[in-house]
Amino acid sequence: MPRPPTTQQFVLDELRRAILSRELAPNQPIRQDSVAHELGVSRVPLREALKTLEAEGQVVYRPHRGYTVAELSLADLLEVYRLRELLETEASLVSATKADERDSATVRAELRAVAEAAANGDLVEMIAANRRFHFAILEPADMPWLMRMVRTLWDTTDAYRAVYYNAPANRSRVLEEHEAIVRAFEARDGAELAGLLQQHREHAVAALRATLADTANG
Amino acid sequence: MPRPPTTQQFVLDELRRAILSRELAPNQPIRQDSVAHELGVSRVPLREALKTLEAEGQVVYRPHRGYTVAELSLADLLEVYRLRELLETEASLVSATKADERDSATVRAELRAVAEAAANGDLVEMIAANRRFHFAILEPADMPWLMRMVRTLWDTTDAYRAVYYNAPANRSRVLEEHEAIVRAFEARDGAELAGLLQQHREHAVAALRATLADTANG
DNA sequence: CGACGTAAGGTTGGATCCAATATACAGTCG
DNA sequence: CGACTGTATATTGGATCCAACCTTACGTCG
Repeated sequence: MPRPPTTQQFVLDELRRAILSRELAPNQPIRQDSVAHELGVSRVPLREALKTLEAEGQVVYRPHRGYTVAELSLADLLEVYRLRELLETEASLVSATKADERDSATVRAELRAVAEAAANGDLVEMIAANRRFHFAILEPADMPWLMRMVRTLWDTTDAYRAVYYNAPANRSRVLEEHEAIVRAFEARDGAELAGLLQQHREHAVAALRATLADTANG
Repeated sequence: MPRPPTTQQFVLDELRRAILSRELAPNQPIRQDSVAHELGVSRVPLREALKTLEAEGQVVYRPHRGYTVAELSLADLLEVYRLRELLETEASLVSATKADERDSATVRAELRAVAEAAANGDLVEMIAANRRFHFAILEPADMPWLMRMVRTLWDTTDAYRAVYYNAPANRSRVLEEHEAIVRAFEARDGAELAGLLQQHREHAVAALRATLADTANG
């Protein structure tokens, strides 16, 4: 596996992974010295990577007090999904009017990638492919500012997505829903597409609500 | 004027100001050494500030090639306003259902601040007060993720706002529209509020379109 | 005369070192 | 006994220095 071109990009990837896997727990202060040593790099690229994560809302920064991993409350989670609803609905409507055959082929390829990863039981790859699948649907809208925001919103909830995909029932429902979504996309039916994506998200939210309630009790 | 607590915050403010005033022109490479010397600081806090601006889309970064000021095309401008429409409409609707008397007082105070700055011919203060006015309207919605995104969208178009406010006719229309907006806010009429804000934005877009067309020709 | 390779200079990327601030603990005073 | 203050330590913030990469100009070859 080739290391990214710059160290700070490598550090950024590692930090995202660590936050996702709870290796760095929410509210935990990030000791720059220890993390830098752990990754075998200096503090400078680490600090630049943390600045990026701060702008994305993944960590919070207090001057002279350092960075801590952001805690995502239930309210935050609901807000993030509401914002995804607003932005992705817009993007899918526009995308349906602009997409061509090449876009359909890309989406269909990603659909297969998700299904394949699911069949192989490769959760990490399934999450990555799922992301590519959804972004491939929105990409034809050609709205770079929107895409940037949607990407940030996805990043913040990556940790929860891992939990969601852990349950086999959730995984199979995801695959079924993806099939319907692709059909709407290929039919260029924006309203249908937006509606299906909305249901897709609502199912995830419902499941996550239940999980969070469980965690809070247990 | 007290300097901010950290140097990087100071640098961030200075960079925003420089980009806004076209002191740093779009597509112009940002030579870290010269800018750092100009501000009397080292390159480290400058680089951290640039990372923040990169995440906001104000500058673009190419590894080993450095940062350049982002160019905002007409398509970008229209997209940014479309996204503001989506997000601010949502926020204003929620805000109308949650706001209390204290919020009304805050909004009204900012309304006066804008009018006062306009009367004094203080454009910089007018822009700042206008921003506070609009955010005070959205704040009661209590949606921090949305506010963060809206803030970013405002930041990217600050340069254009300065142009817009330069025309006296635009300024007086802004003040009139603000009056109506406050009335809807105090009446807790979400639909009316959202509609008025939308018109408010559309007027700005129309004026900016005309300005950009002029600039392109001249 | 044009195109490619190469070398030199300049700019960014990263590491180390020093200064400034916050935190924690101990000692003292009310 | 509790609260405050002063000090020591750990951690972050910033400056300087070195390495890696990109760019550009020059020379050479086709």
